[in-house]
Amino acid sequence: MPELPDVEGFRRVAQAAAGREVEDVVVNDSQVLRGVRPQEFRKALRGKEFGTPWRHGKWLVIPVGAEFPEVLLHFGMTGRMLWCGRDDEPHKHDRVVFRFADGELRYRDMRKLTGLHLARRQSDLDAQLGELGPDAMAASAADYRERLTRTKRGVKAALMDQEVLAGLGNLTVDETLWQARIHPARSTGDLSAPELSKLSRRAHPVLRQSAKVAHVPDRPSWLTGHRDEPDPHCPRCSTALDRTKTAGRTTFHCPNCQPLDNS
DNA sequence: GGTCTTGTTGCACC
DNA sequence: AGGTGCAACAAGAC
Repeated sequence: MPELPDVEGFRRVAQAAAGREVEDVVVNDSQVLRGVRPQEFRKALRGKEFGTPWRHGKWLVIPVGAEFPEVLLHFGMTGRMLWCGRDDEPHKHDRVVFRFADGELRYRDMRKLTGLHLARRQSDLDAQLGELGPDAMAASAADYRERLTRTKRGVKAALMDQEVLAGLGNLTVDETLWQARIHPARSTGDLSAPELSKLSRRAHPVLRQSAKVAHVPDRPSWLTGHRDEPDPHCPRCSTALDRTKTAGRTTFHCPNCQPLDNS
């Protein structure tokens, strides 16, 4: 589930805890804590005030106390963030719960593919986020052009690479490429200047409109609105969509609107 | 049993 | 060197 738009939603959820003091941290499953033991994690946070959360790509960062530590959260494929009442029914996949006087912030994740880090200092933050490219929603057209053309490979693989641009995922990439009418396997080295500028011009509204509703919407006029249908067709030209594997992920594209040859 | 999954990493292999 | 594809991680749904 979580790509940039989803994590943007989680940021807004975490905002509910900003300015509040953590009464306790309950670690129900220590597997999601990466590089820190439960008691250390708890001790570092208990009694401290949560700050204003911010997001870079698919990472959510919650500053705690004056400066550090910070809690770094990644949501893998199935993670979520919820603000709940203190008496709300616990869920079996609530792996970590931050308790406050008037509610609690829950990290809920079924698959535990990624998890939470504790950054005690700047170098810890850099170790997790330092290699990432600029945030895909904030990045300029020049950022897109320069970073995508740094290597020659399939454009979908490049867009999915978090070191190129941070935040794009399987759905937002498929949607962006379809809107830009570019085949996912086209080489970044062969893209024309107009095509490169079209990528950022299409990615931005896809991300912005998805972030508004905290997920990639099931919109009939979008490609992604049809990917779960039994016999999906292009909402632009009605051609049957191709379902392939690109960069290891299930990829949908329109063979008519997104030709592989010429450009 | 099998296959599939909106993410990331490490590794074998061009 | 710099690509690609795949398995692994884990816990489901179908």
